[in-house]
Amino acid sequence: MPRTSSTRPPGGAATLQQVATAAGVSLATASRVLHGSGGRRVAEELAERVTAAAAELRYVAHAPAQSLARSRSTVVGVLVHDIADPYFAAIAAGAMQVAREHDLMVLVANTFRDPALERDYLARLRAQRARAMLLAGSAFAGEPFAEELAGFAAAGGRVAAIGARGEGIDTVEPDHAGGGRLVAEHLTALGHREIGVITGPAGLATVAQRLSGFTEVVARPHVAGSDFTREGGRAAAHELLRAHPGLTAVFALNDLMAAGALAALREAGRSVPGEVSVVGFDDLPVATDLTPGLTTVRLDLTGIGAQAMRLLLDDEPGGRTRPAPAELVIRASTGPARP
Amino acid sequence: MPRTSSTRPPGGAATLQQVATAAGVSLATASRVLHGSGGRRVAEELAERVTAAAAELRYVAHAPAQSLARSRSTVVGVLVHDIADPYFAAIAAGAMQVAREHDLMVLVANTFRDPALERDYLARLRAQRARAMLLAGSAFAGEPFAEELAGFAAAGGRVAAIGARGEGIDTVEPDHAGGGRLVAEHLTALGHREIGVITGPAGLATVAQRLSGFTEVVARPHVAGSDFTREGGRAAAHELLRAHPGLTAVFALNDLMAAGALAALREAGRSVPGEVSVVGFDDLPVATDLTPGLTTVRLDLTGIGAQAMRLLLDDEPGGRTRPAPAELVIRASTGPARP
DNA sequence: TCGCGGGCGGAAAGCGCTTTCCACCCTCCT
DNA sequence: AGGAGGGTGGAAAGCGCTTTCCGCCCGCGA
Repeated sequence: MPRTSSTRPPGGAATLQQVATAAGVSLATASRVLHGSGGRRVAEELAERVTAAAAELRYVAHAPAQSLARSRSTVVGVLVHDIADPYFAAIAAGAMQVAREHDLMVLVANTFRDPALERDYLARLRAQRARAMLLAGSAFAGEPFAEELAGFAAAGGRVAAIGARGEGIDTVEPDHAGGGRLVAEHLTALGHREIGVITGPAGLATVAQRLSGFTEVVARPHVAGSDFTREGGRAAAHELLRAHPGLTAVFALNDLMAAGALAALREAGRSVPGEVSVVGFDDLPVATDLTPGLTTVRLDLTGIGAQAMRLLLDDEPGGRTRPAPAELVIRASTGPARP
Repeated sequence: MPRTSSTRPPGGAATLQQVATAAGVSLATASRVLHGSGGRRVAEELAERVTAAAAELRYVAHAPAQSLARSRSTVVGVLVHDIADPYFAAIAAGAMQVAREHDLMVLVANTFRDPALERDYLARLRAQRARAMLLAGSAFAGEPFAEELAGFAAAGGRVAAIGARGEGIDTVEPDHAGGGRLVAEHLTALGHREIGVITGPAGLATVAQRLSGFTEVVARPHVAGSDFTREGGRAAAHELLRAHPGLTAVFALNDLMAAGALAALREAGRSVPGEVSVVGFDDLPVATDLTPGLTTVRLDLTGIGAQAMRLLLDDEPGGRTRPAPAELVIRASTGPARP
């Protein structure tokens, strides 16, 4: 039976050895031609023979073997709470764009906001010897996480996070507090005094920061809510309306909840912004399509993801912080307070 | 200097050899204890010593080395057009859920609808020796793709796709045509005769199928559009309105474009559904929050992603097809045609 | 008491690649 | 013309793990 003469490698993929043999050169030479770091040159003719043989055999280097030999892999990890959430999807998209510019593949870990799962993924990413990992939706602190992260860093992995995570970790810090402040200033300028805030889960750092920025300006808002979803926003808005009928404005800590609030207001027969103004946060694409168009705070999520990945992949020492600005986008859902 | 006595492995991660030495057993025994496939048993006491040593050294197996030795990796690939698009994000989320049940990690390849990039990712996934790959947004056909895929399959990789892709490939087939038919039936039942359709990129199979299902019932709709985005929908709606002022209904081939159409109708001062009815496709979360609520076709995207991943990971022979039903969700954006 | 077989630990041979080191050959200089 | 030196190909030693195969030791039966 002929061996190296068939076009398709017999079973499984072709190995570098097969390519070398087919080209009549040594393994080392084939390696240098195909993956050589450029430091070493190979004669034109041999190089061509190798390239041809590789193409013929449809050779693709065995990435795990390469990782092992080089002791550096070509994957990076991205940890998100939920990839189906547009907030994280946008961050991931930005990160992936940059990763691909660096010829890296992205391993996405969907933690579903479960701390146990998150720990597990951290370990698996470490097991993969990922070049770096981006903590995009990772609000959990505590001993085991810090240890896992330290272990990862000790083994040469880089870590970056969206939102403060701890020292030594590169972070891109979206200006949640500043955004909250902008909203508060906007609403007070419009004459609103009775303002309700719809919050998300208490433990989430982003929530705390958005709220604290807001309360720097508006000392004692009425607060309700718990779940970071549309339904959570709807329920919280109803609750707020019941408890404080005099409310003239509602600030939902993200756009999803704002959409819910808008629905609740509609159900309650309150006009927006005639009777009640509504503000969201994130400026997801949906904000434009709500009725009325939602006034909200824009975060350049894709840019943030991209920047974090850039931090991860350059060779500077870690521990840097890059602020990401928040910007108020005024649409139709806010207006002057009724007298 | 003491060697194995420190808690944290000196530099880099601990190796199995270090664990074995610390436990006073051989490499083989340590491997059997920590990753043994169960076929072989190890005495209780030794096993405990190994486990303890591993914990102490925070040992995590080197995944690439394991892949190499076992010649089977623990990653699967998911190819999408754009992870920031909620359509693909939902599919990916479903796939990831199942992957994690199988203890697999997911490599996400974002092709940005670029054929060259897509080919490249196919090769890289092959290089990683991914256990399987899911083609979620991959509309490109042609020689090079088929070859790449064949190479992957020949090497033992499984391939599944959302939407027909070719023989031998497991596929989950969303009933795009059926959805289109449902829309057509709904609109004609409401008395609509002059109907405009807003399509996406011509090459996309999903677009073609949705449209063909529709035209089975409504022979000659007015067609416009090209881009699968909100803005594309908006522009196309304006165009349709200009060309066919008598239009009483618009069917946008996805919800994003429907949102744009709704905006265009608002701009043109046409009431929905009073003067013009609007229907979308996909039932993205945004559909509820549009005004009026969007009548659309629901596809269980998460379920589709999950099912595709399940197909990928069971051990049955490939080439199966699983239909995924489409369901009409009637909301406020459709009503009887004006007489 | 001796022999045999089963059970279990260890040595070692890879998995596919990178990279160091060596040897060779050719060219250039004196 | 002879020797030194640069450039280039090849042999081989790993990278960290799995898994086969070997051999030891123990318990049992005759």
